[in-house]
Amino acid sequence: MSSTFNEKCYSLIKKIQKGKITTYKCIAKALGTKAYKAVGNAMHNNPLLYKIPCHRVIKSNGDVGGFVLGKKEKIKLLKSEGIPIKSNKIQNFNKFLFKFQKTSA
DNA sequence: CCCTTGACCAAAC
DNA sequence: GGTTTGGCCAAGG
Repeated sequence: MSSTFNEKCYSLIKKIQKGKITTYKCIAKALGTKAYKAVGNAMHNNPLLYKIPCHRVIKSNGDVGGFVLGKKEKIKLLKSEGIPIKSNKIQNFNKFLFKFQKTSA
């Protein structure tokens, strides 16, 4: 069970479809909190880098954010999925934002 | 249990 | 439009 806040973040991120992205803020909001920074921390603690598409998580201002393997690698992955990026910034990222399913209306 | 850290955010300059 | 400041929350030492 989600013992820690991090587990919740991973569960949500794992639901992100290919070609879609989200922001740290969106995740925090989906969890009903404002721990944007805590979400980022969870990513850094991400024990399943190859199972959790954390590279699909970006900042709210459109910046690619950070990545354990480096921003370059993150950008490459996103571009590989069809996300247009320029100068480390997502182009029209708002258009690719993934909507999380709410357990209840 | 107190203090520091962090893949952040929004506003101010 | 890029840089700096303060604020927010959770996890780790």
